Amino acid sequence: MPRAATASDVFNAIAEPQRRDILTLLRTGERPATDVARALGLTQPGTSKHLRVLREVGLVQDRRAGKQRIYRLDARGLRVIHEWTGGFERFWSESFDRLESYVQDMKHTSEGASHE
Amino acid sequence: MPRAATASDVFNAIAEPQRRDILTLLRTGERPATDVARALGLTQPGTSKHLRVLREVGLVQDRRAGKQRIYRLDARGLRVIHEWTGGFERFWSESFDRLESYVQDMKHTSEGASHE
DNA sequence: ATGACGCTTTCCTATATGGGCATATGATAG
DNA sequence: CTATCATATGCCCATATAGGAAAGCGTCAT
Repeated sequence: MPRAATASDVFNAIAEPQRRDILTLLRTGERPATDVARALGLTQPGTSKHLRVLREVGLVQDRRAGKQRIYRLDARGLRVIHEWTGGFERFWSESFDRLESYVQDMKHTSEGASHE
Repeated sequence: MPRAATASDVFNAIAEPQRRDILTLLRTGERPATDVARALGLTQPGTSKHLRVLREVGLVQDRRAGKQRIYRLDARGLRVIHEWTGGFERFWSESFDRLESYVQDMKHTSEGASHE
């Protein structure tokens, strides 16, 4: 079984680099689809598909403007990810320390009794 | 072409719910592989595969302890994700406001001229 | 050495996915 | 109504999964 459906999971939606690029680009303001494609050097159909996924998970909203379809960032969905990773924040500094003390322990141990 | 290799991209690694569960579990302390499987109700080989992915992207570290292999969280890799999503933080509240004013506009418009 | 335990790897399969291309849909202009 | 521009879809392919089952190590006890 492959990964869970991209279209229903924000984590999955941003697992694709190009989609992250699109979101980053849209931070500078809303844009018509073709603009997005051009700005990022992507094909038009490809961009459209990525935008569709982003739309389905709610990370962008779209609006009609004549022939164009304007896409706008709706970053609220990223919050859950920010918070989930935030739950690990205290381990970022800690793990360095722990690793070092672990290495120290190993040194001592092997100095005391030199069995590997 | 499918998504970029899971094993090289942290975004991809945490796109899989079970792997997120594993990471969350490991926040409570290191555990032997079987323990992880049991605690989460996963199959043992499946767990092993997920742990391998997490190991390859550096989110966990492993250590031998007799017959067992102890897995430990190394959350440093999550930092980049936290920071990336953090770049969108200011849009979280903003988008609500914008959405509301947009809804207001719509109301006014359709009140003025009742065409849908 | 033998066996049991803990875990990893290998096969195999079903299914998403992303990319390219052609085509369809939608809206506006003439 | 037709041509045209802006996007979206459909189709086909190659590839990466995740899952299940079975077999392959490495380690420890006897």
